[in-house]
Amino acid sequence: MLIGELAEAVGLTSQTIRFYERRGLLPAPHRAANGYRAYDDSSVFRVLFIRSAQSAGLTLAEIGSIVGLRDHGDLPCTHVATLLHDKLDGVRARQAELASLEAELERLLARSRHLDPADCADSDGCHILTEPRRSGRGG
Amino acid sequence: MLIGELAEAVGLTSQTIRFYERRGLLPAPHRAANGYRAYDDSSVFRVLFIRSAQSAGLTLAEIGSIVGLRDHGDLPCTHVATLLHDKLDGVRARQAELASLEAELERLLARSRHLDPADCADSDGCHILTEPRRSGRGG
DNA sequence: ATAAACCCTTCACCGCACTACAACGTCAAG
DNA sequence: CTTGACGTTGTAGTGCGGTGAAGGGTTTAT
Repeated sequence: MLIGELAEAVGLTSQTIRFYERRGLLPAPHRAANGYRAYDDSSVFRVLFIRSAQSAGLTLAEIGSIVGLRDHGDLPCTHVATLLHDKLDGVRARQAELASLEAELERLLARSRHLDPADCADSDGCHILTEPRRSGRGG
Repeated sequence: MLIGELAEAVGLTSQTIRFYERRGLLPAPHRAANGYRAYDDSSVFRVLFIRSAQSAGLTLAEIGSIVGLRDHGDLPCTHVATLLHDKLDGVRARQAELASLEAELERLLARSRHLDPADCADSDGCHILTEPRRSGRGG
């Protein structure tokens, strides 16, 4: 199986396959006499595993740590569970950030609807984004 | 006002102030005879505006487009409202993505709790992340 | 023989917001 | 006169997941 065929089979480009190889996510494949990479069906599953892990929000580095355990002969399950747990924490933290950002944007948009653009003229930026300053607070 | 004093006043570093200047977010300041940048109090408000806009989730490029309108003599309010509206859309879209990622992670973690690591041995990656595909059929 | 489509390697680049470093000039204090 | 903290410029690196081009070799079809 040539690299383009593997790429086609998994819906990626050849460049991405080589990129994963460089990153250590895919083992160096056998080479034909002409130097071409030669893959078998198991490579398809390896790439699909990478994509599954990515769709679970894992970074390539984290996925690399999973394959690394495999290469070392260890079972990665415990490590994977830890990664997923940490990732879930991170997702929830970012959800909280986005929720407060959403509230802030809604507040600013409500402001913008009852502010008169004519009052904006003297400001450095725009009065929608800067509080009518009483005592300083940024951020 | 020296650059370090401005930086101190707004809680940033001198490098960041210069970075904003290069990005066109801050106008080129007057220079003292020795070449040092000389700021006045209005620069403090300009920087604080940038930080306010950033805390509303705007990128530096977007903030630059706001200051750009100011430089051009236009009132940025309408543009700012548009940016905030689009940003809110983006935030909600990302919230939806994160919600489904959260659900997926919860599903996988539930899987991991009733999967036996011993069954993982023959896989390329880890059975927590790959659906059980029995010979031939799957999706 | 030649063109098109594939393969190879290496290197650079995208956006994002900084951050660090090199190599130098300036200024106030001791 | 030296020390140290400040200032100047330009360039490069960070993390993330690729993408693209340069410049070449191989294979297949005509």
